[in-house]
Amino acid sequence: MTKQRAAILQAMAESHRHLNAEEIFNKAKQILPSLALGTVYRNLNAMCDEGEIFRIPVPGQPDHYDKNPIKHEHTYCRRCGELTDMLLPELSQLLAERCPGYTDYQLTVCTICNNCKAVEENKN
Amino acid sequence: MTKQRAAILQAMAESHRHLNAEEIFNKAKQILPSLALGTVYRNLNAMCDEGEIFRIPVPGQPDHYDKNPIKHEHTYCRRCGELTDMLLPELSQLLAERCPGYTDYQLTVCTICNNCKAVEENKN
DNA sequence: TTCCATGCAAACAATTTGCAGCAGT
DNA sequence: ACTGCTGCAAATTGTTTGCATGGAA
Repeated sequence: MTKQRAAILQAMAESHRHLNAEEIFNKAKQILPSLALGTVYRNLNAMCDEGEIFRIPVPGQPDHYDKNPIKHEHTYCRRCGELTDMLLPELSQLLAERCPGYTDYQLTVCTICNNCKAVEENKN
Repeated sequence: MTKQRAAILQAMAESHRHLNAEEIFNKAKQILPSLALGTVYRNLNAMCDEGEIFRIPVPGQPDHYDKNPIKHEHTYCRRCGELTDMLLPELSQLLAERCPGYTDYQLTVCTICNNCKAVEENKN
């Protein structure tokens, strides 16, 4: 646990959103100005490997990272880009039955979030 | 439907695997030697938008493309990289209930495929 | 003093884009 | 003659890597 990694974790903890590598870098740099972007990537990768954090692949966008250590799913709003957590415990159960030998999965559900839906309806 | 797009579709159709953009380019170039890689990307994107083909995001790898017009899921072998189709109709049903407003989703299940598992057991 | 993680910058891979020219209508 | 799609090459974007340095044990 270097001070660089601590700064990265703090940056992630302080945000209520799921940040991507560059956003994490910008936040963590305020804590530790000497921090380099390459170090952020190296640490994020290491922590993903160790299972300490999760990578969230987002279609057409850079990966985002999640500090929540419990496996869960994500919803991605096509309009505003908001990423939100979602629990879908049925899925891993389903995969256990239907997909023997599976080690992991990555699910991203694309939606129009409630906010954006409301905006859309106001237009009409 | 330009001859470029026809060549791309033919290249995809002739392969039993799910190819990525560069693989499609190489195959289609044999059919239409003047073809450019940028054109392949442009057409693949256009066809994805139109729903004519599907994009398969693969963790840590370039996107692959699927000519199968029916929505389905994919299994990705961590060892050999093999991508195979899988039907999981329960999922869209589940999402319809649990995730109102969802428009689409992308699921890639990471596994060790039967082949690789067999190889592994032979080692022991 | 040893060693691993860092900072920095260059390299890389995948994909996108600007623009001039060509093809089809 | 328009128009849109193409080929080409350069530009972007996200991420990784090599290497010399630096800080902690």
